Amino acid sequence: MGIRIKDVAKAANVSTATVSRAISGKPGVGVETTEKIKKIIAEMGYRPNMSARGLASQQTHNIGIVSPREGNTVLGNPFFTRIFEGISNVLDKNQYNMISSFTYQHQQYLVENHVVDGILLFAVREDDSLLVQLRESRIPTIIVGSYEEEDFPNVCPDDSGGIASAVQYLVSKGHKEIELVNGPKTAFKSRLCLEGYEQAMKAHSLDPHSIIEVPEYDSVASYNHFIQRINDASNLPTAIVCSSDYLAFGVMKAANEHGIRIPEDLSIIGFGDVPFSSFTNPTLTTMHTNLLKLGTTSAQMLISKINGSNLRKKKRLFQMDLVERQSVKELK
Amino acid sequence: MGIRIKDVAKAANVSTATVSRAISGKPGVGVETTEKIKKIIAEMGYRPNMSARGLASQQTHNIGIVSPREGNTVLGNPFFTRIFEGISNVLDKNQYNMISSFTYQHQQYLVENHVVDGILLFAVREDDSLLVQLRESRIPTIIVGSYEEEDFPNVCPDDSGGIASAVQYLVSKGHKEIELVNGPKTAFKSRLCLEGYEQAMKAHSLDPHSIIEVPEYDSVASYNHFIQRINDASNLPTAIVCSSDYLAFGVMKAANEHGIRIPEDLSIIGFGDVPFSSFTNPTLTTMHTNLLKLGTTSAQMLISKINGSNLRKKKRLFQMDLVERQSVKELK
DNA sequence: TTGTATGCGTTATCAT
DNA sequence: ATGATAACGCATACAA
Repeated sequence: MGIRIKDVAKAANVSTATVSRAISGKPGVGVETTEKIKKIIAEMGYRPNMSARGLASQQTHNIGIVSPREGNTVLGNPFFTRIFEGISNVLDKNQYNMISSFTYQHQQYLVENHVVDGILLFAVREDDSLLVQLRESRIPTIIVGSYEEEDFPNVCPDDSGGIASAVQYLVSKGHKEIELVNGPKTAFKSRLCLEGYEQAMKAHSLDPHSIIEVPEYDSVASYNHFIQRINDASNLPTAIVCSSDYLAFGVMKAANEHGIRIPEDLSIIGFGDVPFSSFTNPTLTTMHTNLLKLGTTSAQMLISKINGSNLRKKKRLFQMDLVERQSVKELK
Repeated sequence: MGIRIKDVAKAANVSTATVSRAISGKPGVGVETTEKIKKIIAEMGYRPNMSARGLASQQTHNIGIVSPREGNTVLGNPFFTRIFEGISNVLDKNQYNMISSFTYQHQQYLVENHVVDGILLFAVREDDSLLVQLRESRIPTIIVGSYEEEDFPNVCPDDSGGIASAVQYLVSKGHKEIELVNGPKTAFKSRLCLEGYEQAMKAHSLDPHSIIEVPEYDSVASYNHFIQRINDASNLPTAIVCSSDYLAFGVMKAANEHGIRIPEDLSIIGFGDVPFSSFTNPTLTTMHTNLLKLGTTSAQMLISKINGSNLRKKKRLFQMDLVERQSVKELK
């Protein structure tokens, strides 16, 4: 095929060992020699074969970015893609490739073959079979996003605290009837959000309102469920907390179509601060966290783990902060 | 380290060659033997080493998904991520990994090493240095998304035709003053959209209005530019065509803040049919194309090219269709 | 249908 | 500082 390290060595009148050392920057090779070799590499257009390198060094230099959820649930969601950005940055610095895996089929392939050095697992739910396979395997894994167990290191937003802050804010604006629009209970995130909601309500001596459980973190589903909510009962609350901006978008659309004005008739607060939140009408008040940092942190943790570190902190929680916009009205 | 093909062979009382054949499903292995081997593999938890396999077979089984744009420009954009879904599906079926590359640094690494068998190049612009590197390299490459040159196979939406259809639709609704909000001219897409706009206007004997060139395909930039447009001159057109839904979102927000009602005072039509288009207020009329199919097509083309096929069709154009929603009003 | 032996391109060990 | 050479784990051409 192409041109090998052997060819470079021959052209430079040195051994393959020297070339290898020069490339990897390992000590034990003269400055002059190094320069000569680099020059020849450029001239000949030599491109190291990563398979061979991987075989010899017993590393793949690949990190798996995997989510058992449907591709679009993750890929189409700025919440995750923003995290990916952070990950991408530290992976690059450490010479790792990012292998995306969003289908069941590929994930099986990943678990059944030596193709990655470690895995960053996203949007996992407790009934995901991949979770048990990963536990059995010896593949270093970090779970990114809401998680409750202690078996894997985990970095995630403080869902519970975030929702509590949202409720707290609503209360400070005079609201007492506060309802939660949540995702499916199978998601760790939903359970944590529910927890935060209930605790916060209790802390303010308020009765938890009915909770709407949308089967997916999706605007369309949320829209449908909220329309049903409007039709089923007329006693709407004065405010709604959503465990995701996407859920909020659906609620806003449903409300709008039924002549329910936001925030005049109904206050609403989102969760996640997706870019689009500033482009709804009215703009959406929501909870924000540093996703980029969350991404870099998780990647760094994984790399540490791959390198044998024992990760003193198994869990990293990212605080959520309020972003005040137009969707919440002060109750007189 | 782990357990190798040799160990499996020993346990099964066969040769490594037989095990190898059994795994890859190559002909020449008895049914019984195959079953025995598969069982032992499962029992022992043997995981083939992909580096070794790649080295021996001279393939990496990796496909690079690369874009010279900032990570979020691509990742945060449903337009691209929807395409990724399609790609992901056919890559899986063909046992390929998807390596994402959204930073300059990693792309250099990709070009300077044998790490992928082929590349799917996104959102490229003519001044991207990667383009010339790729031309010099022998890496099979397909360009996905708007492109004008003939040097690489290319699959993309029919930007020019799409914009023309949008203008045509506006005209059919009685509009004569139609303005284009476009992306930066450095993007192939913008140039094609401009082309479609000018042709369509001419075809209807209409004067091309002033064109707003937003320096990035971004809602915030679009918002800022349209506010300036409103302040600079008072003669707003009756309708606006945007070359991206995101651009449209910015325009809608700016209009809304200035008391310009959509569609009563100003009709607007987007481009791309991003999921969020159905959640704006009013919902956005826009141009749609089958992104999933676009993705599968490009992946299939790349695989064909990798396998030595000579791709009879160098260019694949995807038709764009109108999705009628609420942002365009009929002029009496 | 199955086994033997060699090569894939690098890294790493041990010399020098 | 540099060289010779043995792994690394698998696929495959050739034999049997």
